[in-house]
Amino acid sequence: MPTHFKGDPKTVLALDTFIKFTRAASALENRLAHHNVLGDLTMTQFGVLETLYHLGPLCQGAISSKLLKSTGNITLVLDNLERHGLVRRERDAQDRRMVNLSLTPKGEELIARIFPLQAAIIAEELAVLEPAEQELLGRLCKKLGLGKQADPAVNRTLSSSEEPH
Amino acid sequence: MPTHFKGDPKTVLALDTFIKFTRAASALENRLAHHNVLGDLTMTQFGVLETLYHLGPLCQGAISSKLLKSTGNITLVLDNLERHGLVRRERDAQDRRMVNLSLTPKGEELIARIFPLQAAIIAEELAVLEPAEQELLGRLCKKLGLGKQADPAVNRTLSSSEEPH
DNA sequence: CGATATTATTTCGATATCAAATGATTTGAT
DNA sequence: ATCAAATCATTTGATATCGAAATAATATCG
Repeated sequence: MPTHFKGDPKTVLALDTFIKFTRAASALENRLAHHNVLGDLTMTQFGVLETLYHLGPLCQGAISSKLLKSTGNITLVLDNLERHGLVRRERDAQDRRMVNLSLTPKGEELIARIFPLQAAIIAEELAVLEPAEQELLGRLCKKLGLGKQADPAVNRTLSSSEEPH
Repeated sequence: MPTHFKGDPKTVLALDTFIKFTRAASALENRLAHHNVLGDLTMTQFGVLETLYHLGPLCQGAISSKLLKSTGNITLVLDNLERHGLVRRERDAQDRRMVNLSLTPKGEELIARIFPLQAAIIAEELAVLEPAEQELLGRLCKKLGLGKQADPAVNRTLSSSEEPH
């Protein structure tokens, strides 16, 4: 038994599933981090660069909701990316509340170089599952991720989102 | 298409699956956090209490590997738990390098009270999947979590592990 | 037009997280 | 018995992360 919980079978099954799900996420994340493809980039920094690379310039709020991170967090992550000269911030001329984000040439060069490497490593890690199993896992995760809401969200990048958070 | 990556179909499928998987993990984590059952406890603090509750006293290294967190991190998390009087640290008399951890009465009372609540919420969130789907998801996640290694690890608690990290 | 509401970002304080370095202790091998 | 290597925990420094509160700009409505 993967859990010590004594309760109704529905809850036991749910806990069991949850444990395996959560642990797989941690293990996979750790393994990806150890492949060292990202160099000094953190996962979130990579996510920001990747999102800008694939979707073009965006404002901070958009990045925040796509990555499911707080706006305060994104501010800090962007500070660090900007400090390293990978991202540019510019106040929007029309709506001066917004800050438009874009990749610098250096940032674009970097993400163009490492994204395919990261993709290859992800493919390698996922290869323990057959294509049909991957498809199935994707379908179950999508359902689980959306939860008890109908509104269908469309995912567009390696870490994009339209979901509420 | 959920990804903008142009490459061989294997990689595209893997990326697509990875996105859904990762996003489901984030979304679920966020939703659980918003249920507010844990009060002031963080997820990791809850994990520590829950592990001690179900497995009994352990040393820090054991907690660290069960939760897939660094020992440095666990040191800090335990500092905070100890400060709140939920956990006790005692140098092992036999091997004085180790620190044995146990729940205080206050800690035990707390985890005994909130664990069932958290379990119920998890069950509620997982309920978007049929029992058979949950079972399937669990099996796929287990395979993915173990990765390209043979050594079968046994999961015992809500967040336990014997895996390398 | 002006008060109010909404939206976007930043700041702040607390906690988490890792990797690397350090300190303490034990074990093993000579 | 001693010294080298391994093990366990802590510290340190950098980054992440959240939520709440503060700030700033814009939009809306009466």
